Parts: sequence; structure tokens; C-alpha cells
Amino acid sequence: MKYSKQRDSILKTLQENVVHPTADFIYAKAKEENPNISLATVYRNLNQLAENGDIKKISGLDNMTHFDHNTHKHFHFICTKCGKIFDVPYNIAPELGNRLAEQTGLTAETYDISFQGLCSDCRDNR
Amino acid sequence: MKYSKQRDSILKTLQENVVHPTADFIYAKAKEENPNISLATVYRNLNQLAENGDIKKISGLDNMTHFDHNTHKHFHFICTKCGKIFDVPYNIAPELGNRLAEQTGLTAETYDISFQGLCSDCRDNR
DNA sequence: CTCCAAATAATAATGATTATCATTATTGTT
DNA sequence: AACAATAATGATAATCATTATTATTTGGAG
Repeated sequence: MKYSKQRDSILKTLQENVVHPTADFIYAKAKEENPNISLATVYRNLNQLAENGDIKKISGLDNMTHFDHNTHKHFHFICTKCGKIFDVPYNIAPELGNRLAEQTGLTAETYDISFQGLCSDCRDNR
Repeated sequence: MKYSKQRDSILKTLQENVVHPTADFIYAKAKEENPNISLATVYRNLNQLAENGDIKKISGLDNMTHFDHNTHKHFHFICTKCGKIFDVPYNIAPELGNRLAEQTGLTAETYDISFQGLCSDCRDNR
């Protein structure tokens, strides 16, 4: 993997914006620093970085793929009003794999949990 | 809501095929009975039925929306090899909402869990 | 039987993502 | 420093699932 300043600013954007951004958001941000970066370059790099394990893809929250610089296992909470995404610690459900095996006989390699509800800001402001 | 034989065969297809089908699959099946049904009609009706609570949408398993005639709360396991989807009982994680509140202060209205792994067939055949 | 709202078929449009391809940039080697 | 080799890029076309549009048909209340 060769260095490129485009990939650099994509990674930097991802690390500085802890909001679990989409490709579009990253594209807009990276453009400030690198005005003629292409959207395709953003997608290409995000996918490569995800394959290398440097970042993580989050899908299933809404109809868009979000990206996460936090690569250790954890879950997400999405606010149904403002769309903001929050991290939820992995140890919130340590026994899920065992329970699954007991109750169904299935063996899970991984599992994802996505929580939905109002975040505290959105709950307060109405 | 007016009767239509198209909607009827869409619902029937969904009830007879407990495989959590996609719109495409339902379209193909419904076509056998109703050769000039339109794909748009399938989508339109699936969305209506889901809004009425007669069926459920499942997203986040792969890049396609699946549909489920089982409307009570439950989770899903998807086989990473054959793509088959299995039901997982809702009571596998009864305390998740409370744990979330305790650990993060967030209040979830709902949560989804999707398990990934090999189903028993795929595990045995290699 | 008539009428009208709701449903349909066909198809165009959309929106996110991926593929293509000619050009450019990086990096190890003479 | 010039040179390949090749990875990365920008521009844009293509793809794929889904949704919107529109003219036409149909179900069912009166």
C-alpha cells in the first residue's frame, strides 16, 4: 500500500470527527483540504482501510454506510430524531453467544446490536 | 385498503416461504401466479403491509431488505456461507434495555440483534 | 349500473455505491 | 537524478435496489 495524501486526509477526517460519518461527509471534509479529491477515491480508500482493519464499516443503522475509526468491538445507538450515533460498550451483552447456542443450537461468530431511541438532547428539547 | 389479487399473492408468498425473502424473490414467486405483476407493485405492497404492521421489514443483514411474515419481536441469525436466515427468540436478551440505561444513560425504544456464523448444514458440509 | 378512490403496469428517476480507464504519483533501484 | 514498476487518482459511466410518476384499470359503496 502506497502513501497518498488523499488517504491521509480521509483517515484524519475520520479520526477528528467522532460522529461516525458517511462517505459523503468525509468527501465534503476532505475536499476542504484537497479540493479536487474525487468521491470515488473516498469510497475506494474507505473500503481498503476497512479491509485492512484500520477502520470499521457500520451498516444497518440507516440506509447509508457509516465509518468508524474505533476498531475495537462495540455497538451503536442511533437517535431516531437527530440521527446521531453513539457508542455502546461491547460488554453490555457478554453472554449472548452462549445463550444463542443454548436456545437455538446455532453458533455465532459475531453479533451486532443496534439500539434505537431518542438521545438525551432530543428527549429534553420537547 | 382495497382488495387486490396482487397483494393477496404477495402475502401468500410471504406466508408460504418462511425464508425471509427479498422483494425480488417475492416478485418471482408472485409472477408464477400472476404473470404480469409489476416489481413496483411488489415494493408498494410490501411497504404498505409493513406500515400496517401485517409484516416486518428486516434490514442490516446484507445489502438487501428482507421481509418477514412473523410480526412478533425476534432476532435473526444469517449464515455467512449460504445466506439463509434463521429466527432467534426475543427473550435471548431480556435485560439489554436496562443494561444500556445503566451503562450509558441512553434510553432505547427498541434494539435489533443480528447474529452471523455458519448454520449447521454449512458447518457439517466441510 | 355508475362513479370515484385506490391499485395497477410500465417505466423513468433516484441515490448510494462500484467499476472502468486513461493519467499521475510514489517508491525502490540503477 | 532519471527510471521503471505499479499503486493511486479523478472523472465519469455503470450498477443495483428502491421509489416516483403517470396513464389506465379495478373494486366496491351507493
